[in-house]
Amino acid sequence: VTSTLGYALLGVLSRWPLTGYEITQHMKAPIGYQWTAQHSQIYPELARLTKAGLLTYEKFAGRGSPDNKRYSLTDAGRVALPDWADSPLAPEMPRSEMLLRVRSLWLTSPERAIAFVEAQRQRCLDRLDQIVIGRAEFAPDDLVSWDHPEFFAWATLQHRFTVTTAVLAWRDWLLDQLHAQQRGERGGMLISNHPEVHVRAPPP
Amino acid sequence: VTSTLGYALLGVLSRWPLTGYEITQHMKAPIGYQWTAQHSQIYPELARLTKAGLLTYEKFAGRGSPDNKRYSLTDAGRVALPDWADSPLAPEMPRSEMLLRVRSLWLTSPERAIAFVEAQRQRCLDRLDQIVIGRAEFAPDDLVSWDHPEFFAWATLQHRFTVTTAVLAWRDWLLDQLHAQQRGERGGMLISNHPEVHVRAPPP
DNA sequence: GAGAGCATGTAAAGTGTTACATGATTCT
DNA sequence: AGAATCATGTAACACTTTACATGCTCTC
Repeated sequence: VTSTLGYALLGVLSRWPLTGYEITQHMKAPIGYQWTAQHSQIYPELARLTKAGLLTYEKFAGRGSPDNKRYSLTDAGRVALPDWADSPLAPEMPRSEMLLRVRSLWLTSPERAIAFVEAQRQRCLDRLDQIVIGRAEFAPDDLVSWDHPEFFAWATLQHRFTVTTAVLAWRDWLLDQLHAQQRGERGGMLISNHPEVHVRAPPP
Repeated sequence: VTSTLGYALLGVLSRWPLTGYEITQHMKAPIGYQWTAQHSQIYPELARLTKAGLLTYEKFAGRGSPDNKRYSLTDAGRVALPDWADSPLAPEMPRSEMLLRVRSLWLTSPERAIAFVEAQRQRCLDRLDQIVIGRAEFAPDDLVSWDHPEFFAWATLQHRFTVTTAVLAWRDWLLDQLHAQQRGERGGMLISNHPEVHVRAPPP
């Protein structure tokens, strides 16, 4: 019925009613959340979903303006969401600019390659910190049982943790390889096609 | 200088000169490749890069038409590519429709949730098969040493393998949780907001 | 009263997908 | 002769980001 963004909005609103602004904030730092959008995309989509009968809103006078709208699912929306959730999903083919860049690192010098991967490694560590913080918000351990509505939200955080840990391990492996090479352990030679052509001398 | 797609094209062409058609085929089943694009995006971008002086082409009369163009990097392109490759990279925030759907699975019945995750699990296994096939193409083991230009291409395949394995493990964990619940081990109750409201009876 | 944050919208530009369109060669 | 594949392009549409635009409220 709608675009993926539409279902993403239904997804957040299925938990608590929110304003467009609150959704925007929520999607800015999506620790454990799986979609992003700017408010310029969110507001029109909320209007579309309302017109399609999947959402309603109640106006209220809060701070900001007297015309704040707090959206929540209609019955139709509460049917459409789970129907979409387990419908056949086309294989995803995520793009990764990071891996695209790694493929071209052989054209740089070993120093530059190592610096780049090191920076990415640090990013992994930062992300893991964020995930741990996010997990702490599911405070009462007994609520984090599978049959709680929030179980699946928690499960997506687990997913992030698992994947990020795996990526970190990969980056450590890659750095090991690069450092070993830099120490000349394989005696290889990396020719940079850069203006200052850099040819590594064989180890002494 | 260019969009990410532009650098992706420079990246493939930095290995061997190719025609637009060949790049299109290459990007269709990107096992170990990290970007996709349709030919309708590729042809204009190749023209743009050529006009920008990063690519050249030589015409040749092969099958298909007498005006086939085989593109390769210019010196400027061979400088621009590594400069982009290790330049600061904004944090990536990949979207995952699959995880978005998982977050809404609590609105379905346990049966539907399990079937969905099971299907995704199978997809993981298929992908792992593809990765193993892709890795086999790097046949001579001694070529797969870090200082070979193809080392980084191989490393990206390793990345896919690592991540896919981690995702598979997560899905197995999730299925365990769901099955345990279905057997009533936690005695929980999952209320579907679906037309046929499904309330699980507590275990006997 | 000035600035930060709350709150909502529209416009324009860029990126990506699907569909339209054409023509040659190779295989059956 | 017809279908599949090679090969190249354009057009229309959908999605996303960035920028423009406005106005209120709360805090310092």
